[in-house]
Amino acid sequence: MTTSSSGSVETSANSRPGSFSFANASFTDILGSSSAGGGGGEKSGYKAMTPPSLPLSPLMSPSSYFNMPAGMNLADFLDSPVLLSSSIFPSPTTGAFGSQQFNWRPEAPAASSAEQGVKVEQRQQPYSDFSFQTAAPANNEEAAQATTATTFQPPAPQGEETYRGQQQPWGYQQQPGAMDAGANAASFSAPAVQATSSEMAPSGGVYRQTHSQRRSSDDGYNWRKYGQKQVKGSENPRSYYKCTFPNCPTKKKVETSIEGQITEIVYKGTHNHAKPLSTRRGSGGGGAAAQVLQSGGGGDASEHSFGAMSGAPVSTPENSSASFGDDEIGASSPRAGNVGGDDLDDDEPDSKKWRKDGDGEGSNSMAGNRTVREPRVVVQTMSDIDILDDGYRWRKYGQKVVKGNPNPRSYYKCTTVGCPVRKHVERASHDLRAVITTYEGKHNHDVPAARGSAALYRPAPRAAADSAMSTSQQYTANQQQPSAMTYQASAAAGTQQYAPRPDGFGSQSQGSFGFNGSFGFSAGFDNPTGSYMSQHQQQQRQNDAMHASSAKEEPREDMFFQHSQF
DNA sequence: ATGTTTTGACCAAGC
DNA sequence: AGCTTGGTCAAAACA
Repeated sequence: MTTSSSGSVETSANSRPGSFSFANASFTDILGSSSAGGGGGEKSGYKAMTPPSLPLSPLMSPSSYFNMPAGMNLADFLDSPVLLSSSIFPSPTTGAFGSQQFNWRPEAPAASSAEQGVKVEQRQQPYSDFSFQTAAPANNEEAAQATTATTFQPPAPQGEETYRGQQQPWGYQQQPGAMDAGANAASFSAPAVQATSSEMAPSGGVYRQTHSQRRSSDDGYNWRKYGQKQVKGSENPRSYYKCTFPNCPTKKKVETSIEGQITEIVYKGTHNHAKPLSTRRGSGGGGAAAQVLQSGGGGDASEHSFGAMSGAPVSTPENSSASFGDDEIGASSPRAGNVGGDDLDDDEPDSKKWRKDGDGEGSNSMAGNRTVREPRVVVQTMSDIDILDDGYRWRKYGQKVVKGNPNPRSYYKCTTVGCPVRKHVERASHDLRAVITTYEGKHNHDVPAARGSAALYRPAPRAAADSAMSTSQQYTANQQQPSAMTYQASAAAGTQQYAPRPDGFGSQSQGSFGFNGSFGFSAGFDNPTGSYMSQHQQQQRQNDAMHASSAKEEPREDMFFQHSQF
């Protein structure tokens, strides 16, 4: 019954922790009435919006919002490198997007349906034109497209990036009945590709794709496929693409599953040109979506308008220093943003290959990348591993119904090797709108760098996670807009709570997460406003908590429930 | 006519 | 040196 998705966005150190929230619209808004046109299967529409086998999120859906920073518009968002994987797409089966709210951070369990529904409804207005259509992908390419339909592009360093299966963001609110479980899976991962104007045919609010000759992905650049190969160790074929721009050395490899899901994307090289303006076919007079995508003037508008994430002049996903959903690599993997680092072991084979590629085009320009540790953007295809909102990465290892609460409790474990921290999440028995998150143990490592960079839009309570245990979080009613909220560290360690801004969406939050008013987290997470307690204090509290609860690996449920509701 | 995709062959690196 | 594997080429097919 857990129907939540987890979502996460990681940005490398290079990419400033931009505010990853959309001030005026939730992700849902963006997708908005998407389903409207969608409906199940539109012929000419963008049929591949959702691969048939989109991963589902096993988690409860914390309410979440995806607020766009004031300076950012839909175009920016769409044109950015962060890939919104499957999760944000319409239900594979229903094709409907449902009124899901894409929450960026705080772990918020699904709020009451009613409330959610209302909010969603309200927020759909702005982007009513923007809709996705669902249908089985005609081919991998389309799937790829679909996957990339929504991305944001953090500025990036150059180099090679890998996008792999993505996790679903934690903080994805689902409107009951709006979509099926599958649709629920919302993953916000790296940007392998981006949907571009042309694909977003405004007309009919559907994604329009009328040609089979599609670019490998719509990340704003044009690609030509020059090869495909079945690689060993994977049943997924790998396609090779080159940027079609004259003399541009950029290439990318895209691995897609049989179902059409992109399982991995590796960019190589850097574009030596600006992102071409909308040159996509079928934009058909460009609809709102298309226009939006191009808003900002240049093709790189998105990069610059994405709050702090802007940067690279000719940034492209491949340039992006951002790393998303690097789950499989391990929580502690500071890979993201770790340019020059040395933790791409698992990619070694490919990296080597690409690096040694000295053939003509691009060898030179890519050479520069060879000495650089490219950040990775992982577009992981759903799995148990999950990235929750507290900056750490979690793997679900169990779920069960515990005494006293008919609602299942999802159990998660920090994915960092050797880290004993665990947490479990469950809906409060007395109020389904409330979700209780209990942390156990203390992280013996820092928040993964990649995620840390996303601190601004990660209101998640690091301290909470760090804290020995007995911390609980409850999210109720209006929690749907965590991203819009500001958190203020004032709450005592052990109990985490957050509440929505009184003013609703907090459209002006622009990435600042601070606690607002009487609600507060137990501190620990980066608070841009600097109003939270110091690390020392946090640590102290953690220690105290430790002592008080004598944290252990084994959950001590009785002690955890210190939640309070508001 | 033009540009993209497909796909078998070729090449180079690693073992 | 031979085999394996990944990456690229390029002609043919396709839109």
